[in-house]
Amino acid sequence: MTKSRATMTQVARLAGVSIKSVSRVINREAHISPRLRERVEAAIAELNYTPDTAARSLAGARAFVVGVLFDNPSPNYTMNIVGGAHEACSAQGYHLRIDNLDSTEQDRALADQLEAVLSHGRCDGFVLTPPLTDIPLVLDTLERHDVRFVRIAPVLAPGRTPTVQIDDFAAAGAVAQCLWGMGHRHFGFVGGPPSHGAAGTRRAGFFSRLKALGLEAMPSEASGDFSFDGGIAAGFALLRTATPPTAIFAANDDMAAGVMVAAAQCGLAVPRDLSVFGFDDSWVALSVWPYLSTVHQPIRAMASAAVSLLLDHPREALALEPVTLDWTLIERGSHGPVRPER
Amino acid sequence: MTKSRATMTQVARLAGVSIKSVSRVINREAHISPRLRERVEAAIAELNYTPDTAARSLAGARAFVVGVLFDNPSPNYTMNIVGGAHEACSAQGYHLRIDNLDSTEQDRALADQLEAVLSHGRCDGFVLTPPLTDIPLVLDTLERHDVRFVRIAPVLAPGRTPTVQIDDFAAAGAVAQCLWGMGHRHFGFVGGPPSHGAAGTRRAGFFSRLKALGLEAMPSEASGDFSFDGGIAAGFALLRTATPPTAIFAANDDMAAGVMVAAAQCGLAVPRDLSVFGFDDSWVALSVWPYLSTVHQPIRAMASAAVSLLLDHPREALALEPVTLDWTLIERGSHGPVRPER
DNA sequence: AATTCATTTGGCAACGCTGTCAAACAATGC
DNA sequence: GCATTGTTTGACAGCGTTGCCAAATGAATT
Repeated sequence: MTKSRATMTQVARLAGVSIKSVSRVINREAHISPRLRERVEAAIAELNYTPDTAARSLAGARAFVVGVLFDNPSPNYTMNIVGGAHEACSAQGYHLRIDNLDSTEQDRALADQLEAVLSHGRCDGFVLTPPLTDIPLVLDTLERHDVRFVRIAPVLAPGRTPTVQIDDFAAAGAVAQCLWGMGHRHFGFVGGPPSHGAAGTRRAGFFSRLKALGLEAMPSEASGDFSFDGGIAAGFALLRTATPPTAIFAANDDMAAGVMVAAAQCGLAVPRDLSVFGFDDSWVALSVWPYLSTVHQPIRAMASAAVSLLLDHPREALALEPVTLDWTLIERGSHGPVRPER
Repeated sequence: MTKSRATMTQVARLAGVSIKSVSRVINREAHISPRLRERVEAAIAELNYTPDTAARSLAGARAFVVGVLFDNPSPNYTMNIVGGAHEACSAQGYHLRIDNLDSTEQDRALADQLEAVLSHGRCDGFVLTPPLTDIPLVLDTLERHDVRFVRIAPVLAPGRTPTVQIDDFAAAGAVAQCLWGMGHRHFGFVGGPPSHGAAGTRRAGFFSRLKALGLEAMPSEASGDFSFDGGIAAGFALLRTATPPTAIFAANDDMAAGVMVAAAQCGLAVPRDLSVFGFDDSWVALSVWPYLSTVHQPIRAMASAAVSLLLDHPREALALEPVTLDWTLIERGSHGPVRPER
């Protein structure tokens, strides 16, 4: 980028105003006459001027950097978060920083990792993704350093910090409803690791709705650790019983894909012999056959909203009321009506 | 990050030297006495000083930003690229910029997208990923703007720019060798879109080795567009013939996963009735059952190397000799010895 | 008409660092 | 011993922007 870029001084000269006024227009400050604004905007357009981030950051209080902190093994999830956050950032001329923490570390080590992140460079705020959102040590450390942050889909201490989420409880309820409506009465549930709180919420929503619908024998359960492998194992555990379920709901798509493998191994055809539902609508949902029925979580939009929350509000005015985005039930090929009892 | 960070002036005062000397130590400039360096480094450590990127960028020629340009539908691939590039960047205190182009656009529109990217902010260089690496317009535009860039796995005009790659030809040959050694004599190949040049190289390497091994009837072929869907369709095309192949090599993992679906639909068990090989060792390779045999491409390392190439060499000294990283044949469960002819 | 107050604009000193140039110092050759 | 060269250090002026304060302008009140 050798090509010399226009500077504020040049814009000011062309518009016949002071550079301070140009600055005001750019920052949308109050008390600018329409006439001045027009002149400046014309000059900006003519010179194709873009403010220099480095200079803005040096002179002002903002760093023009927001960070995403994650510790999520799924590249699909992470990529969507990064993509969404990046979109929101670059729309406002901010840089995105990515930091991978290892939450399985000891407390002490985790704290050190965080300190390292914080001392690495200035940052206007962070976006936290699960399971980091629910680790008290992380929240405490961030708050102690007086750092702004938004949590995505936290379970712990809702209302403690600004939050972006979906209604996992209701979404899981919708899955139960859908399956129930197709005649299923024998259910299985594959849960996630305890560290991932949302898995618990999804379980609660699923069970609660089934109960409300009048189900007596609660679903059999197996834990799958949110992984494909875990899903296979959980699938076997659920399927190799005297009265196997006719429908299995897994708390994420990877495990649901694993359940489908287990079903195939057991000689069960999906969806004829077994209905499978996932959660997330991640990449893997379209990499299995039949395509996985699942709950679409607008992950990109959530990350984007989290960044906007950080950027659009003055330092103190971060709303604590959670921003709740919509989920969608995606009915693809992995579920269907229950077969008549043989 | 309200906590006030140490500045160069403070370090200089503590070490009893001028700020310029501190600057010299930080930038590893020549002509610094060991004594001075030690004193400064001690002071830096004591104050936990980190140079301010914004100030460095404003004062100096570097922007401390490198960009990744991509247009790749696979989040796995992209995430690895971004991860690797980010790693290399943050190790040197650089920011990473991500820009998604749409290479299916008209030339004019593509050029506009590029111009927008270039005028968006200063940048010390770009990393290009396929298929952008092989679009002459992109290369021309970047060169015309006098922008440094490194291409990852290009096919077009090797040697024109700095490049990081693997030896696709040899890797595909190794797949052929492996399959041949297990007794296979009837092969199928699933190719990628013409825009993705590496698919062609993989095909050439596969065919060439088979020929060298003495195969007479060249493999049947089908095109799969690098997608799961395309792989399913190609799998059917290959399998539903009078003399179906006993081994299929797909130019990427997504298509290979699709081939496995087609095989299952045709009542063929993998690897008993059909051996399947993929390429990339992406996330999907471990999301199918049996796990996919494939060629591991060190994508993170490649991106990381690309950034290092950009950062470690002075403006003019980018080596044009391609950096070639190692691939690995990953033999998992989707291939095996051919069944005796029935 | 004079006074007060709010609105709109400008001047200028930072912000933390690097580039340029020059000064101080040490080593070498005659 | 003095000029010459090379090495090591420091002084200082920006880089492009924002924050603070003051000045100019206009409107409203007495």
